[in-house]
Amino acid sequence: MGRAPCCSKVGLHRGSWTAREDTLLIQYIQSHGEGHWSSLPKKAGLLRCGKSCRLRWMNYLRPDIKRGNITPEEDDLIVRLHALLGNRWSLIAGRLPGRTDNEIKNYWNTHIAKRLRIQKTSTQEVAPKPKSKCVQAEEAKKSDDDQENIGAITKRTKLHLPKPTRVSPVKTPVGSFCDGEGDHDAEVPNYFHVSWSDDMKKKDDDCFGEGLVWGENVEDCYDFVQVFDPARSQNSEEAAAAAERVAMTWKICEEYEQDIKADQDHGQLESFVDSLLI
DNA sequence: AAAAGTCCCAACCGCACCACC
DNA sequence: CGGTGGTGCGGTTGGGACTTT
Repeated sequence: MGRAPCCSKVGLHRGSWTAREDTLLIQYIQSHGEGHWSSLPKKAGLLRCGKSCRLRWMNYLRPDIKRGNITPEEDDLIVRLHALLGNRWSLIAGRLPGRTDNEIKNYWNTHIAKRLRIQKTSTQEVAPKPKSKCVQAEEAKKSDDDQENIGAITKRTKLHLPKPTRVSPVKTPVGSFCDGEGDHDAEVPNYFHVSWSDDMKKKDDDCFGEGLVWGENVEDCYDFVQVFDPARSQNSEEAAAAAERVAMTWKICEEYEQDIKADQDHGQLESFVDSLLI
């Protein structure tokens, strides 16, 4: 079924990218922008398929990618968002500025999944580390979900949720979420053709200011609109559950934001103290 | 020092969805 | 309305790096 894999074309390079290939790709995208991946390799002088070029750019070469170790705060956020969203790595990545879905997926599979397996097999006698308010509330009513997620690690199930129609091909660059900056207007296209509920609209306005949307990815926004919009829900229970999940995700993101701010404040305090000591 | 085992992650693959004709 | 090409996503894998024996 389906067409042959694009990378099977004779003469195309596969495997690791060379520095020269990286340079060619970067130079081309810098001067022509992203998109049109299928024709990009030829125009850029690369013997790669478009898919490979896109992947290399998205996961490795983009200037806004944050490389390096996942911080404990990010780790915590990944775990909590995964409990809500499942293996929807692109959505989770959308909440972690500068991280790619591939990186988070790898991190989950190599670190967190292993850790959860160990936790699952070990006794629960070990005193748990202090948990945030949000986690406590979440765990109180989501123990069943946790079991499902642990199960999903060993039994890889493919999750295909229906996706709403895209209205804009433009995607915003990955940036900090909920940072209160007012200049997002210029970057954020008009994503929505559906209406927000009053609560969500208020939340949106509280966070970004009037007229700004929540989320850096089109799909991100759509997914949350979709699960929240009662008109799209099959029944009242589903709608209530969806609304509850959205609310929980908001709490998680807010806590994460507060953690970051606290760290920044702490850093500023430390630097201030250091300056006094010099 | 070297062979064997394990870990990690960049890259590939297959599939689904959308836009366009 | 169906076919086709483009794009994006999640699952999987190959091989280099690292650790253990």
